[in-house]
Amino acid sequence: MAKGGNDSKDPLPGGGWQAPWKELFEGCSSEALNMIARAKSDGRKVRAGQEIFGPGRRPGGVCLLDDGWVSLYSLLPDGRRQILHFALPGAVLDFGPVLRANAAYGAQALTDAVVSLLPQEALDGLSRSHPEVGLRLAQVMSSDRSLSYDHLTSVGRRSARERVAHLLLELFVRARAQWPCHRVAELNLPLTQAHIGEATALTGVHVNRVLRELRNDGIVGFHYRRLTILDPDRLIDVSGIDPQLAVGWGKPDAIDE
Amino acid sequence: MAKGGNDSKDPLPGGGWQAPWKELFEGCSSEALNMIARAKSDGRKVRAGQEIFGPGRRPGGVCLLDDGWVSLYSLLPDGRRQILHFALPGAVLDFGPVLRANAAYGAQALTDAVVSLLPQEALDGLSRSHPEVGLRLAQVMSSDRSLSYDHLTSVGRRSARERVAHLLLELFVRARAQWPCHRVAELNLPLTQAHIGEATALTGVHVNRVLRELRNDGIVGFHYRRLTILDPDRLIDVSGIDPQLAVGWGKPDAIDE
DNA sequence: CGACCTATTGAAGGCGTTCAAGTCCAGTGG
DNA sequence: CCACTGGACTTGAACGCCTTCAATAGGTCG
Repeated sequence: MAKGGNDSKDPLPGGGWQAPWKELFEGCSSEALNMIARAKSDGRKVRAGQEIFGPGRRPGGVCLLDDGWVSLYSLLPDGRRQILHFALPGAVLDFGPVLRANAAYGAQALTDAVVSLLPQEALDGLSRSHPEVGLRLAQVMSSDRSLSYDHLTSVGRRSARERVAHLLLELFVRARAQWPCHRVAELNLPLTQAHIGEATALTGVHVNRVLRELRNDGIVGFHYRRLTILDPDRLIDVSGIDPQLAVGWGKPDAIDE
Repeated sequence: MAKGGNDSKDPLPGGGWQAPWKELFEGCSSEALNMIARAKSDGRKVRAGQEIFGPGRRPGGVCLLDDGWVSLYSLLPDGRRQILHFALPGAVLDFGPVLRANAAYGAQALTDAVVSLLPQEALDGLSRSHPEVGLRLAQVMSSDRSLSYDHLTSVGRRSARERVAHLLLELFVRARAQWPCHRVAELNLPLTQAHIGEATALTGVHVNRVLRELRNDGIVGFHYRRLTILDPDRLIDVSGIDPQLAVGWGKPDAIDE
């Protein structure tokens, strides 16, 4: 298993590792899960930094992230780069059959990662015999859409300080939901400040300045890939999240217990 | 039928009007379409400017846009507003069952509009008897995700000039795909410059300046809700779209024939 | 004709960028 | 153990795109 967001990679003491794609298809019948297990390709191992698929090149089928961190990004002709999403295990990196192939994005591994492919035909057959699979995928895609809307709001309307705070909080909450064993307010993120800049549409230089401020203010620290939540309440405040909504977000009110 | 993006609202001379949600479920069996027609609520009429659902308030089920233009937007606690998407007839405004309710967005009618609701239970049953429906919805949600990624790239990395050009081109292409009867390089958009600003994360004032530039340069004009493509090739160029990708986008190379 | 929204244009200011030095840290090989 | 090396981080100063504030013109509908 690749180096994930936390230190002990094995939540289940018995060594049993819950395959992330089973969480993805949570709620589907065990028979369906078996069919998926048979239909999906064996995990392709990718080294940290490697490209999984390039902008424009679509793998044929549903591309699943089995392990590791991956960034989805888009590239403008002149080289400008925008990180669209930090994908965690269980994410759908690409959903093959696109209607009008408008946006073309690529996927790059941030850590050593494992990806697998569920071919188009397999998905069609699977969906016929187990209809809940298709609906579940629609839910997941809808959830991704919402998260993307959230990023768009951040990049469009929030200040640099708010953007960085918001991203760190989001990553913290998502990573903790993925690996719930750790309760401490610390986390290893496989990111550089430049990555944060590419995701928030800021320069690495400015991200650095903002991080210094946030650390000096005792809100959140990020030093050499280690994230530390110093003051959860003020972090939520700075992030510009409606406190009411923070609950649905998985408000980290118990992170330092 | 509400005032749409073009002047003659009735593409089919016989008066037959293809219900947009049938395009949404394109590829599904006619039996499935009949079931959908029965299950979905009668279209609720909404006046221009009215709110369809507010940020946070989710309608229970799949919310479909039957007619008119609608903007999806998010609202920050202090009132800052970001338009996330301009929805056209056939769009899924909201896909009820969300996993982790992260982003909360609202929907507001730009023109008089008609929306209907496909209740959760109906969707579950429908998906069981007609599995292609779930998969189709997953495709549509995935396509929405891609489009949102495209907007994120625009707001994050493109200059004001590029952003405005890109948005106008996108709206032109999407509207023309929706109402293919018109071949002229003109289109009525039910938008103000302030709307364009809220979508591109610019002030209305600056949008105005950019529009003047683009008009003076003979690239694209937008005056009192009427969009005119003056130079398609240079518009594509300014938009910062990879020309190769513009093809998949539905390159408007025949707009002035 | 008057009220109101939308569009237009100018001037000043700010947030983040760009450019350019540095410093810190981990890994490598002597 | 220590010098060497390269990537990531840090900090300062000047610049620029876009914002903000403010005032005017234009178009539409009662």
